[in-house]
Amino acid sequence: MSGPSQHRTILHADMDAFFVSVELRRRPELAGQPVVVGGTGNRGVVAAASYEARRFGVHSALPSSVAKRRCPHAVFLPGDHALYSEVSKQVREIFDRFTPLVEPLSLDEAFLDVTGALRLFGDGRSIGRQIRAAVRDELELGCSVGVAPNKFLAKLASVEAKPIAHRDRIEPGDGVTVIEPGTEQAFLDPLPVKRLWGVGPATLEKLHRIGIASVADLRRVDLAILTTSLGTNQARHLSALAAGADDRDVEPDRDAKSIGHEETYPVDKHTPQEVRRELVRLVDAVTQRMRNQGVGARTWTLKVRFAGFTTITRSITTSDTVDQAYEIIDLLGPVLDGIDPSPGVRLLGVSGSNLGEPVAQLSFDDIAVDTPDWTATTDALDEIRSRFGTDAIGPASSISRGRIDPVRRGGQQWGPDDPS
DNA sequence: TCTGGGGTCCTTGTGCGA
DNA sequence: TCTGTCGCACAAGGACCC
Repeated sequence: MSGPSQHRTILHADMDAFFVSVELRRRPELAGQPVVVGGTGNRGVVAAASYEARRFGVHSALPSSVAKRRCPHAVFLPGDHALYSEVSKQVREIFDRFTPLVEPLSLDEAFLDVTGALRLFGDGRSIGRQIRAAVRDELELGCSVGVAPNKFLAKLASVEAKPIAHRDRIEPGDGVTVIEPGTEQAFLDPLPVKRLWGVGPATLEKLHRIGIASVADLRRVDLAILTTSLGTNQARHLSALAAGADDRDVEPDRDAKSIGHEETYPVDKHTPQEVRRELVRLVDAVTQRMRNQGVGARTWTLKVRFAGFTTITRSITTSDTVDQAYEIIDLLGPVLDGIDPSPGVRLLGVSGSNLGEPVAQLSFDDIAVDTPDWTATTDALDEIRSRFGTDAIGPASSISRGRIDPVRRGGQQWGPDDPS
């Protein structure tokens, strides 16, 4: 592990308008136009916007309905998660040429620790340029790179390297921004505190209340005052960031801590039968993913969002890991039965945490001779899906209009289509 | 303007055993 | 036996990230 005193060179590589840029490769006639990728239904959100669309105030996470109002002449495209995953792998292959220490943060960005690669490839700026050139030449995509002594600063630097969409023009970015050791404070001080990692709307409000607007303000404030407002952990965390300190390592192989699915419905569900059917679909999808990864979960959480957007979660922890759908339904079914769906259920989610190797459980029911062998049934189900696709087979309750209605992982990532 | 889906991490409250 | 408290695990929710 490299400590804070050891000098490191960290890169943050961030693709420019990634989903949109991938779409433009197959639809080059849209280049230069406002293009928005994301949920197309009224409950959808924007996943990515071209810089031309950003000029009209369209940005990621904006409700699609608002985006259509702000930029009615934009081309709206549904996302293609499978394609973006594929291209993301190709980008990753380019990163891997420079260092084995690559930590992906999402499909379109990653940290690279290139400290050990400097003698081979040149300094951080040079490596940043080489990566940009390879991504552009081989994949026809744009990418911005931040270079700094740690992850936090490298991430801030990559934002500075990006193009900026003004109301009347698009200002191209430098592509690579370097924060040299010794210049951290000069870079950080003028920035607004909301640029710090971990400062969202709630924390920003608290900071504003005690008169903190910039990183310089934060650096000067007494830690005790900050602790009173934010609590010990967050106060310490933000103080360190304001001083440019971040000793986290680049971790190439981080294990997932939870696996889950949630789905917002185009029309709210009001009956116990409807929500029960959705529970079965979600559990089926989550447990299949877990079995594919060879893990089970001890804690199972049910999430329900009602029509008014209030959200509740209910969780159950078992003594052993569980990865079989029928067991989770046995656990979460009664919990769901205790929740009244009549006001309207907008979203349902199921996730498992406390992951570990699945434990084969034997109960008295399993030993009884007339009990069906669910594990064998599940194995057969997984085998059929691996050969014929996820919608080849599914729970009887997930059949609608004569077809299996599987949970499409990433397929409706940015919200449901409008009801037909 | 009205809010997705995949996550991680933290805080607070509570129950329980030593 | 009763009471206080400490540590731990868990439940629920909130905040944040991309």
